[in-house]
Amino acid sequence: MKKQLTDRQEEILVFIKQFREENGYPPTLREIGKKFEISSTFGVKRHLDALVKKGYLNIESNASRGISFQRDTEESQETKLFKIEDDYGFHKVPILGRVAAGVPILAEENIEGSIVVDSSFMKKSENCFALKVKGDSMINAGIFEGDLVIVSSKRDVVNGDIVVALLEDDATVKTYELKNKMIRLLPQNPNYNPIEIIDIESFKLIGKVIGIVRWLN
Amino acid sequence: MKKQLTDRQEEILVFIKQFREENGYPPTLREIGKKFEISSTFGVKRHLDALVKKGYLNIESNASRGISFQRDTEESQETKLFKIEDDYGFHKVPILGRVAAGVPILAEENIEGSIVVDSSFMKKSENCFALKVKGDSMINAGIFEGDLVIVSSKRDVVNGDIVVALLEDDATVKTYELKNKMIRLLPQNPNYNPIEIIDIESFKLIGKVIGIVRWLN
DNA sequence: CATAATAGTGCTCATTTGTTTACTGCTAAA
DNA sequence: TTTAGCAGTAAACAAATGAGCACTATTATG
Repeated sequence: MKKQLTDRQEEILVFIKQFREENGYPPTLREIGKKFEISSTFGVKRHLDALVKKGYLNIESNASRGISFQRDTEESQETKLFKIEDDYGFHKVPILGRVAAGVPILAEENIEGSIVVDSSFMKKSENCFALKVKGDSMINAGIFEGDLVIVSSKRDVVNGDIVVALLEDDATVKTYELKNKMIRLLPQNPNYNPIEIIDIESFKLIGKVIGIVRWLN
Repeated sequence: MKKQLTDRQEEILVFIKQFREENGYPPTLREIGKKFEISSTFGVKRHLDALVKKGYLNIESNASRGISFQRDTEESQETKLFKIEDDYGFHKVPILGRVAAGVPILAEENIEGSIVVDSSFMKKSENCFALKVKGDSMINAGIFEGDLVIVSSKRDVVNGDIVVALLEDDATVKTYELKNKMIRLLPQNPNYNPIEIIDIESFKLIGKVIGIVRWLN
């Protein structure tokens, strides 16, 4: 975490940013001084030194206008990405490989890639992910082998929804049905049989399928 | 339109861009000269003057490192969007409403919105668009009413591909088949009959379906 | 009260940096 | 052959610029 700035230091930091934005190059000590009515370059320089020490700026010594901004922390890199995602209307959603019991779903090692999804389909806070479908048990619901299903774990699931559940260490896509305190996972393919779950406690629902993406060829 | 640059000028322009990117401030004449082994600052200065005259740079006289880039034209604003699209791996694809004969497909008035598509699926040069599917004639191909099909007009179409064609002033999604100099558009639903096109000349193929996106709820 | 951190003045000095002039050499077009 | 555009050297100069010192003043903290 970066250190707290004084009001004056904050003002100056903002000015440098703006100046660079407008002019394409950073200001000199005297240009900063002029703006804030600091007549001595030394006064300005000490502010800059403080900003360097506190982790905001880099200064190349003996170079004119040698001011640059310290690389953003990873946190604010992420903030930046979110901002771009908002502006351009998309979200990056990780594509998961196998989903094994025990390991956190979104663990680094499970992520095989990512796909971009239009933000009109989901909130950025939803923490969605994508799974590649194996098998043909859902063909009558228009979900084919190789399709990517977009999954959200933060939506209510009601009867008839398509969900992803963890069955014997493997993720499965099925239609969800809760009746008489029993959960049934219904395939949408007459060649398969429904799966009945009696022990509701042990049932591991991963999330609800909110979208499907298929790519041909 | 900006004027043509010489090789040398191009090199130098690129270097300035990179330098500014890396250091946060533009280079001095001597820093440019060092890079290109131009021992005289005057040699460098004349390159910069040329870049100013040709509309690429602005130079603040008597200011150190006073180099900035001329404001982008609208054309290069688009280039900028493309760059962001490249960096973040997506494309914006327009969603078309009705597709009527006569009117250019991508005419402003046809565009109902846009959707973001992962760039691993298409090249940016492909000029794709999306269409909302009406009817259920392709359910056995996993294409349902309301799905968005992503269409490219720049791909070769072979038998078995799913295409969008213009039939009687309306766009239709069907499987394509060319046999015995006759085109047949095959629905993927036993309740519908194939459409046979005898007059190949009059056949208006809009494009090939390269992807399908469905959103649930 | 002493101490440290912050903020600033006024000044000098050494470098850095852009500007300019005079001159050389190459190539393509008129 | 002349002219124009491009590319570069060498040198000198003035202005722009960062660095540093000595000194003052305010404010918060223990």
